[in-house]
Amino acid sequence: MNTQKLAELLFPDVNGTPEMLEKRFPERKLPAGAVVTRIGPSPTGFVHLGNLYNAVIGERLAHQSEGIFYLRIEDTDEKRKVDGAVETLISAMQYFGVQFDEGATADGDNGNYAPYRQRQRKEIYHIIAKFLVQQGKAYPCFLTAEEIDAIREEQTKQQENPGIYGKYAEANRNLTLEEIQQKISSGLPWVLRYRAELSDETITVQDAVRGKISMPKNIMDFVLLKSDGIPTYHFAHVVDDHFMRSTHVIRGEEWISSLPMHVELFNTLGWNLPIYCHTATLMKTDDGKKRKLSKRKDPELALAYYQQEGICPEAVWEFLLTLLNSDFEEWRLANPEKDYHEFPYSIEKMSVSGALVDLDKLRDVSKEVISRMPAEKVYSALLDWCRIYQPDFAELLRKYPERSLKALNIGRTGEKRRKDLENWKQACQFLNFWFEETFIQQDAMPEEISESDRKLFFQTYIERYQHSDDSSAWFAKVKEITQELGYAVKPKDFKKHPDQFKGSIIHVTNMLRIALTGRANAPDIWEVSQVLGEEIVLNRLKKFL
RNA sequence: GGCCCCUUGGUCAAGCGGUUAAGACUCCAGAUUUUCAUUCUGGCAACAUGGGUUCGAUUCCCGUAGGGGUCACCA
Repeated sequence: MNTQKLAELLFPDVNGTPEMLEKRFPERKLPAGAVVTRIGPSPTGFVHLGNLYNAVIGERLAHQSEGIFYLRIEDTDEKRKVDGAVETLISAMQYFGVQFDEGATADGDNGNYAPYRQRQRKEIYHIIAKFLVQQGKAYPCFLTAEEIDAIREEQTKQQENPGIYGKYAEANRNLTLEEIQQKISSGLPWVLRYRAELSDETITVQDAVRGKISMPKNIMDFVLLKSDGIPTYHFAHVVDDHFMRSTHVIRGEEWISSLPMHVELFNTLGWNLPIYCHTATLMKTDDGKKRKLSKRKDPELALAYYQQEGICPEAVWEFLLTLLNSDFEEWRLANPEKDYHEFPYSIEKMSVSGALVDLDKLRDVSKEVISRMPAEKVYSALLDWCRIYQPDFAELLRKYPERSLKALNIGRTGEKRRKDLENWKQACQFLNFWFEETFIQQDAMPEEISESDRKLFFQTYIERYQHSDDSSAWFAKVKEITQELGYAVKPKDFKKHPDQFKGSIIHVTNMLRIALTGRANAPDIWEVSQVLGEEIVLNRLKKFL
């Protein structure tokens, strides 16, 4: 077989050579040890946690080493393509604070290794494909889906491994140039297959997170180009990561099984293998069993879920970091004020087994993250979220900026910070008492206090209320009233002699809090009163007379 | 089924031949705080299993079981 002629027959319009590509996409000039890596999502319109998970790893490795982190759109599957998916993806990544140095943008490309959408790289793949044909390492295959099914059926029956290899590939491997020419001119569709050799050798790859992985050498005549001339993932991965000069390939562990194909291609083409980092799959429990997160059953797999719930990007990021590097939490404890970007991330510290997504843990991380934010930041982040998901509340935040800011600032200064905000959705609920428009009487008054005692208390309190009292003067007054009306000033006294008091100061302050905020859980009463203002305070109290 | 990956409390996890087997989340109890949220103290709770190697295995080797992945002209 004259492979030169076959190559011309298959790719008559391809004139480039691998050498030309090497020149067009030169080695990057970066400091030693710089990591070049990427995420390569498919534009299916569904952005999931796993995308972010791998993005976080790549972004950290690249930017900690003065390297490059880029976005490549892997859109080789026509069937799964969804309009607008690239925009969705980019905006989601932006929302979660993932910064790309180069790659696909909403309306084009940014960088010297463009194009960054695989469909637009067809000519590049074809140059390499033609080269492989010339080398006798690839051939056209005319097998139909039915024929392949039949082969697989036979193989299953014989308990052999399914696939196109060895004798099952012979029919199409050994076609003469004339036969091929005839089939093509009669319009038969074909795919380009890699010509593998049968072998019982094993290959070993040094995976950066798992160590040595040994597998049987590839013997499959796997598909390089589909019948529409677009490459499969395997071919595109090898070509792109070579010419985009990736140093690290970070991807889910589901790719481990196709490693032999990739290694085979890199070797055949004489290219250096990138450093592979196969990450663990995100899991979840179901009926006590661990299982892979599923798109259909688990809303928390979608990144959009975290946006809708108003879980702030920093919290999601820190949560992922706790899963990714076991010492992140210790570091965070030791450096409460530092930005998470300062945490020294490393692949070696990564876990190899699939981590469960624990929403309780996320909530805890989130509370912590929000408690560290200054009031201004909480205000603007909350407002941004509300604009999209709770426009009515956004309206109020904008209408009363001063009050909102003061409200958010309570318990946010000094050492002991309030941790009552979990996420923006919950925050809207929690903060609704600050505005007359959203105030609701959520919790009931303590049952232990009779209605007449309650009225007497509010009457007394209103009579003596001085809005200008400072915190200690105010509290002294509360104690005074407490005592006069027959409540225990010290909760312990009431505990010891419940028959001697109407209740304790806890009941008194509870009544006040519930009247002022509509609920039992709220910040300091005096501070709340100061922020609400005299008029609102008195109005709310008078309802209980 | 073949091939591959994984296995320390409910969860995330330290550990890398000798430890009372850390820590965090959850849960429970107590303390502090004018209520909550906090904070503090304490508690529950783990090396899947069987063989080796070794003076000694959670740690090293082999098997078994369990979980997961993959076997497409999908990524």
